[in-house]
Amino acid sequence: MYRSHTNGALRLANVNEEVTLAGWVQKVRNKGFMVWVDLRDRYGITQLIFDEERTDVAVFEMAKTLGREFVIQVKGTVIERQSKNPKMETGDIEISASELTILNASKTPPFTIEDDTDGGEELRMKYRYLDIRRNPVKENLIFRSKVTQEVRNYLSSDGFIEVETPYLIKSTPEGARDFVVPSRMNEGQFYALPQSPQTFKQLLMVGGMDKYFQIVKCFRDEDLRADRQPEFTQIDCEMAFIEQEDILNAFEGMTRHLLKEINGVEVGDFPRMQYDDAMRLYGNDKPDIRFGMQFGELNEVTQHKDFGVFNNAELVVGIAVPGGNSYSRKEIDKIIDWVRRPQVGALGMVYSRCNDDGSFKSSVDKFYDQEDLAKWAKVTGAKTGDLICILSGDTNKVRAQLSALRMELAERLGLRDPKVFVPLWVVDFPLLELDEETGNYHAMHHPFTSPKPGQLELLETNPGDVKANAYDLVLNGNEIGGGSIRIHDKQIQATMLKHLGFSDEDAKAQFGFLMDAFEYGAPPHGGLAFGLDRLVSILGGQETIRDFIAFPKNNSGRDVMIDAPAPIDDEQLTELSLKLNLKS
RNA sequence: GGUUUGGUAGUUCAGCUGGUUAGAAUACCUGCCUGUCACGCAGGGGGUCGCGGGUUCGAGUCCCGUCCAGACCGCCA
Repeated sequence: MYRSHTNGALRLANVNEEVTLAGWVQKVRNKGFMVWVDLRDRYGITQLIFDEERTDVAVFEMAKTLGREFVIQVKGTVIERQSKNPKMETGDIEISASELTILNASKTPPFTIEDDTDGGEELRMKYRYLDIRRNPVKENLIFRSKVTQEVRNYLSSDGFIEVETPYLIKSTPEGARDFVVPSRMNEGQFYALPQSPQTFKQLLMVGGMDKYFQIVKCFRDEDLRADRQPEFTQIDCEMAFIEQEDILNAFEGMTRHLLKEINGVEVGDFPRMQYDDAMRLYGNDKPDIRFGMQFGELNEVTQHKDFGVFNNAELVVGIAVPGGNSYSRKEIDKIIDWVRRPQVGALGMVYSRCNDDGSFKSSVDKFYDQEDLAKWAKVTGAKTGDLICILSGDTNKVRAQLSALRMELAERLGLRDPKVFVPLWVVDFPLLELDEETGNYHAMHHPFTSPKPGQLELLETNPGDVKANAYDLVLNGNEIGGGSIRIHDKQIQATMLKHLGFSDEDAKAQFGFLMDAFEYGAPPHGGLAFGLDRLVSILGGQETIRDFIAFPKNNSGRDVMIDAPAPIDDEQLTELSLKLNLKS
C-alpha cells in the first residue's frame, strides 16, 4: 500500500493517526533545526515536518536532500500545527515523519510547478506532463471530464445510444483537406481520417438506431488557430423522425442542462435569429448578443452629398460605441489604425462624436450637417456620449470589418464577460455559398443538407438564394454547434450533388453507398454536432482551447513533446509502396 | 500562402540613437537561521545574445537571408 490518504484529506480530526502519504515534493523549507516539505498530489498539499528532536537522524538528513518534484512516500503521525495556515485546507495539521522513502528522484523541472508558472507556452508544451501537474491545467482537464460526463448522462437518459464509427474511412473532395493514411494491404490506396462521422451517423439512422450520439475525434488538415486543432472532439448527434424544431429543442435542453450543472446558470428559451438578420445586424453568422452595438445601415442617409467614398460604396454601415465620445483624437486615430491593419483590411473609418449638448462632431463635417448626423445617430441607435464608427465598401467585406471592430471595442469596454452566458440559435442558413475565386457554388454546411421545402426549384434559377434546413448554436459569439435536417431521398441527393458539380460517376464513386442506403427505407433525419473543445473552453471562461486538451498541437500542427510529425524510415515507405517527392 | 510580434542565464524579461567585463528577478548550489508556508539572511555558479552572412574601427543593437514560436488573414463542406 503506497498511501493511506491523499494529500488533500487530512484535517484536525485525524490528529494522532498513523498515516502513509505519497506524492511529489512541491517545496522544501529548510530552517536548519527543522525541515518542512509540502507534499502534493492531485487532491491537494499536506505539510510534512522533520525536526531535530522528533525525527530519526537518518530520516532528518535524508529530508534535507529532497528536491522539487521528487516522488516520495512518508509514514508518520498527524499532529496539530503550532502555527496554522488558514489559506490551506490542510493548514491546521502536519505530518511528523518517522519514515521517508524516495520513490523516484527528479531533475529540477524547467519551469515552476505553480499556478502562476514562470514557464512560457512552448516550454510547457514540451514538458506537458509537468504542466499537467499545475492546478490550472489539472482543473481544466477535470472540468472537461465533468462536461463530457454531463453530456453522456443527459443524452443517455434521453434515449440516445452511443455508437462508435470508424476512423479509417474514405477521402472526399468536398470541404477541408483530409488527413490520409496509406494502406499496406491495398497497394497505392489510402484511408482518410474522418472530418466528421457525418455519413456514418446518417447510415445509423437508416439502420434504425433512431437516436445516436458519440463523443468522437475528428480530423482536418487545415491551418490552426488558438481555438482550432487538427484533431478535435465533437459531440456528434443524429435523430430520426424529427423536424428542425425537434432538434433545436433537444439540444437546447442539453445546453441548458450543461449551463446549469456546470456553471450554475439558468437560461430561458434560447433566442433565434435568421442568418440574414445576423449578417445585417452583426455582420457575422455567430453574433455575440451579450451586448448591443447593432449595425445601422446608412446608405440612405449618406447619399446625395458630395462624399464620394460613401456614394460609391455598396454598403455604408456604422455602430454606436457606448461612451465612445470620451475617446481622445489620438485614441480614435488608433482605432482607425486598427481597422486599417491588413488583418481587418478597412481603407478608412468615418466617425461622429455625440456630444453631451446634443450636437455632433464628425470627421466629415465638410460634407454632412448636424441634421444628417442626427439621422446617423438615429439609425445606429447612438446616444449622447457615444461615438459612431462607420465603414463603407463592398457589403461582405465591410460587414466582416465592422464585425471585427465591434468585437474588439466590446472587448476593450469589458462587455464580453466570460461569466455571462447568452446562447443563440442562428437559423435558415443559405444552402450554397459562392466561391469567389472559382465562381462555383459549394455547400455551406455539407452536401447532405436539405433545402427548405419548396426551394428545390430555386436551385436552377438562383442557387445563392436557396435556404437550408441548417442551424448553428452560438454561445457568446462562438459557434459551439451546427447541424441540419438531412436529405433522405436518393433523387434529391443526386440532384444536390449535381448542382455541386459532381458528375454522376463521381457522385456514385464518392457517395454511392449513402444513396444506395436511401433506397432501402431511409427515415427523415437530422442532427447536430457540438465542438467539444470549444464548448468546454467557453464554459470554463477561457479563450484558448489548448489548456482543455491534455496533449495539444502547436500552431504548425506539431506535437513538440513527442516531436510529431516525423519522417518514417525507408523500410516503412517501401512496405507502403510510397516514394517521397519533397518540394524542398 | 500572407500580415504581424517575438527569440538574450534553467526560466521570465530589461538592455535607448551601435561603444569598457551583457544586467534584474526567479530558479539552482553552499553556509547560517528554534515554527516555516512567496520563509529570511549571506555568498556562489550560470550566456555560441536562435542560426548564417553583411555593413562598421567596433554589432545583442543596423541590413539581408534562414529557422523556430505566438496572434491574426486566407483556409476550416
